[in-house]
Amino acid sequence: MRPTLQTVADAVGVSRSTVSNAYGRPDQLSPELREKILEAARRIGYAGPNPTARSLRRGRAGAIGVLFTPTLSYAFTDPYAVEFLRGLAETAETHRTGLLLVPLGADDEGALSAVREASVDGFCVYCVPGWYRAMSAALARGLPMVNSEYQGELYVGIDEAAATRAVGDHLTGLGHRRFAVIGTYLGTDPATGPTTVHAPEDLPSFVSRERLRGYRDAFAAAGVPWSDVVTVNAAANTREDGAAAAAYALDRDPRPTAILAITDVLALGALDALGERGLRAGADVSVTGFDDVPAAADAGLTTVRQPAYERGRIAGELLLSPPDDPAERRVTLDTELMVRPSTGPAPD
Amino acid sequence: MRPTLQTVADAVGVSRSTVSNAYGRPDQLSPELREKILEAARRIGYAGPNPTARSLRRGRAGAIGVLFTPTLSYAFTDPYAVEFLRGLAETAETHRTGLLLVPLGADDEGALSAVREASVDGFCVYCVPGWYRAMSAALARGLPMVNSEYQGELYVGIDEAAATRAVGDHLTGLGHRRFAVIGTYLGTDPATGPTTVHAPEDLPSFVSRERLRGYRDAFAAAGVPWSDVVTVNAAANTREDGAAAAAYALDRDPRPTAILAITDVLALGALDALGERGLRAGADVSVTGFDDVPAAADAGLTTVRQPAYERGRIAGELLLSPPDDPAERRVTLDTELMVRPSTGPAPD
DNA sequence: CTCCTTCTCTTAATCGATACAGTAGCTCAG
DNA sequence: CTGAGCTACTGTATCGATTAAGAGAAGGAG
Repeated sequence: MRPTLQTVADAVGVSRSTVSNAYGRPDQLSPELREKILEAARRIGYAGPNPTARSLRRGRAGAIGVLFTPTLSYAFTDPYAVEFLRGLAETAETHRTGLLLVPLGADDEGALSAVREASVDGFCVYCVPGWYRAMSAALARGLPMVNSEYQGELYVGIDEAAATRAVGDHLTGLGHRRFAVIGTYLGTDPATGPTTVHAPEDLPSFVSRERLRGYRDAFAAAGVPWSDVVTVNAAANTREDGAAAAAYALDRDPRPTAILAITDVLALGALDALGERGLRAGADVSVTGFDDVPAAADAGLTTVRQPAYERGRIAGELLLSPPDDPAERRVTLDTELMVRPSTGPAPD
Repeated sequence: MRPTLQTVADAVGVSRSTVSNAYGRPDQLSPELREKILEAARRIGYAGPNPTARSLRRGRAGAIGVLFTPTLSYAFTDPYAVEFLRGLAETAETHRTGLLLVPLGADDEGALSAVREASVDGFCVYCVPGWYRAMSAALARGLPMVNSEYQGELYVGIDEAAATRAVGDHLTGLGHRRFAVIGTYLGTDPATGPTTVHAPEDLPSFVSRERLRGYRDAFAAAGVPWSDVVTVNAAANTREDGAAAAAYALDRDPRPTAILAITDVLALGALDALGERGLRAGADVSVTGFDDVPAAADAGLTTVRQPAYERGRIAGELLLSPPDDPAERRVTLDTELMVRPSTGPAPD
């Protein structure tokens, strides 16, 4: 039987409230009595007010829930995700707020209950597709929520389509006309392989939709119809799946002269696939990514830098101290095209 | 005013308990009534039982607290820490348990209250020095706790001293006799610079103490007294501080022929310092690290591989489904010396 | 000497749910 | 016709705290 406020109160011979005050409002009782109470608590082994009970009474949990990619453990393999989380943690820490990583897990039902059982004051969502039932459950909680993929009351993100438009323009400017796009959530079948995306607008995933829109517009401006573009789905955002997806594109005839991956991780996989075939990135085939993770610079990958840390930091800020002005509650951050050796003039 | 069980109960005309059962124990009421209740809840905008109240009543929080390095946001810059967290997240997810990252923050008082306010069923501690007041506070909570740096009831770790002993033996075997050791928490002054460690045993930090013990024993076996060894403290476990600490060692006369860093991050910094001076790692000066982060392999750094992911995974397992046999509650994992080009025969 | 403060502590209501004992109504064996 | 057994709920205590309001004693002003 764990000691409670009452246990301590009985031991000292005071009321429960006085003990409560000894912890939370030292000015409400004499210093001597307070010391006596704390001393008794120490002796009994009472570690202070039960946080759950306190949360219930106070009406705040002191934590924000993080919905972090479909599988929590995956998130930690993604350097971009980790940077985002670092920014979020930074803000949380200065606001003395915890971060509850919600175990969405593999199955739908589990994710639903995990979201409903989370004792939090708000949610920060990162890379969870909007059609997940867990997302509706989170929304239903009626708590403040920042989702960089959904334009809610609070929002921090980038202009995805404009960023990929710049990538596309860069490549068409180099003379490229045969393109392959690789990404996740591009098809109904969640396996790695060629798929047909009739129109980017129809894609259910916000990020995939917007990024492909940008590519499409750039291609169109150079006279390349979307139907000429090869699209390959990657089962997951991993280097291996990126390599496998790129392989499908590279083994086509005629071979695309440029591979546009919607993330750096996939693009790094594409570079692996080039290497296996003895192709030179930037000469035989150009490759682009998105995110600008640290490894991208080392690999000489042309990509879009988006401020991951900043995005996480601002997400936290929006949740923990939302600006009064509604306009400031929707933040769009700048991106930058980083041109590196993985892109070059189209061959021939 | 948020709706509660009572609100829904009143709307349907049943008792509060029945509504509670509709959510938590569907077998306790007729399917028709249940549907009616859930429908009413939807209409009213009731998102399900309040998680905090449920936690209080049930006596479990459904989350474990993670005390993660003195500053939370720092943890995410350390690849080893992230791997550890990934393992922990993996276990947590399969057990349908959340992970509460506790905001220790910068100041002592804040860390204390953060630990006391965490609604959790246990703690997992990673790289928080044992003398922090927050650590005693966590211990005082009387919850299950895994700390890889403190030999408690539950423990998962490695034989730190044996691992560094192997590093030392490797270097003495290569003929090295003039050593510099760089690490954190080596001195009373938390600044980067030379410090004197009379005996490793006296160091307050568990990890620093054990690792230096291993080095010391290896040196002793080769006839090098500890007092001949240069020790340099690094203010923090960063590449920059590693470079700065290594600089102190390299600029001494006579120059040490080997620099032993107690983490890879510091060792990578040491390599930077070598480069700045035009010295060749493995030829002019040998450098060793500890952890085997991914960048270590790329840099050709000789180091000790310790299973970060596995360590996190087992920590979670110990907390969430502790073995019945007390002996199995203390796990020691194997380490492996990874010899790479950063170490070579002593010059002359 | 009375009234008003001030200080210190207590009383009681409340946060939102869960769990267990209890009860009404019904079926059915003996 | 009685009572055991079941279904489908209800009533109430409880989880462990916080907080506003109140109460008693001490001290100071008039």
